[in-house]
Amino acid sequence: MKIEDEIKQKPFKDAYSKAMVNLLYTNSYLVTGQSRLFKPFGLSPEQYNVLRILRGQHPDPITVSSIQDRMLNKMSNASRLVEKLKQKEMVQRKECAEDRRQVDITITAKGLDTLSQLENEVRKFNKDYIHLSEEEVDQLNNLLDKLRG
Amino acid sequence: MKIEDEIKQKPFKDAYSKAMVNLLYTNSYLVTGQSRLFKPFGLSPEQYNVLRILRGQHPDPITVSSIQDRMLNKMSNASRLVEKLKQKEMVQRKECAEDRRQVDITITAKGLDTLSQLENEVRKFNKDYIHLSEEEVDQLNNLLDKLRG
DNA sequence: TTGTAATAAATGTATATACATTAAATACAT
DNA sequence: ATGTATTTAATGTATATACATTTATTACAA
Repeated sequence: MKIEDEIKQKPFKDAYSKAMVNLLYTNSYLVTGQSRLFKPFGLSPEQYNVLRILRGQHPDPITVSSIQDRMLNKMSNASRLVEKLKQKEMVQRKECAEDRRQVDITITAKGLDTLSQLENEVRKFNKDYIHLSEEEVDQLNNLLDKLRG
Repeated sequence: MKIEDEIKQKPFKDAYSKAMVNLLYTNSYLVTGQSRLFKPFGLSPEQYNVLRILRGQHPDPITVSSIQDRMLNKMSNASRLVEKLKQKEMVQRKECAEDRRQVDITITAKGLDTLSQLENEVRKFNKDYIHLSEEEVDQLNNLLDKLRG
């Protein structure tokens, strides 16, 4: 449905303002779905994302600031998300020997197991929830990469 | 820049999973910019959005639940956002005569003035921050409308 | 070597999201 | 007319975002 109808608003003044609203609205649509998907596993979307980052390094550790760099939301707070995941025993924290300011984070077996349980479900969700053809989704990816400049 | 490079991650398993991450990441890029833009006016992005909804009805009032329907984030909490705007004297709240469960919200002169001060700046921001041609931004809007199914 | 700057992580505070629950008012069936 | 269900807004709680500040450690220049 056209975004103007979904949020019952008058036509936009220009296509850029429309795109801004359209992107924010679509994000909300996606995050709402993701939240429901992850909920049975006791994870929020951002916690899931941090786990994926850690799995990408496994079995190597990664510091808190490197996690922050790779997070989808640059203004988020890796430190507190890691703490939440530690409480769920999905990550380990260890002081870094070479630089004691840093903290090495590693995903645990429980974390890896949770991710693998979610894997197929997530892929199916992504495909089903994004109502675009293969060609269209490629187009969208290209436009988004360009958008950010 | 390609999303894989920005968040330093391995190639995605499929284009849909990439699009999911790409959309979330782009949203964060946009909201970060918007936050900075609105900050001098003491508004958050969602507060700005609620003000725009109210201006769309002005001089008629609109109920809290109608605001919720038109918000970008359906899971948000119109009641609390309205309370914040009332504290800034940008909206008025009045019990609805026909149905005393409902509350009629109207934008104030101060709210309208704030929006008009922001208007040109917002349009410029949207255009400058989205690095796409007119044609590309139309394409993006069409893809997003279709994506949500 | 000593002082200053820079960096890493944690913490504090305000705002917002996600979702459940409550309280008041209204709708509606019996 | 009365009781039950529904609707509207507000509130409670956990999580996350945005941004400033603090603490500890390291880097580096005078």
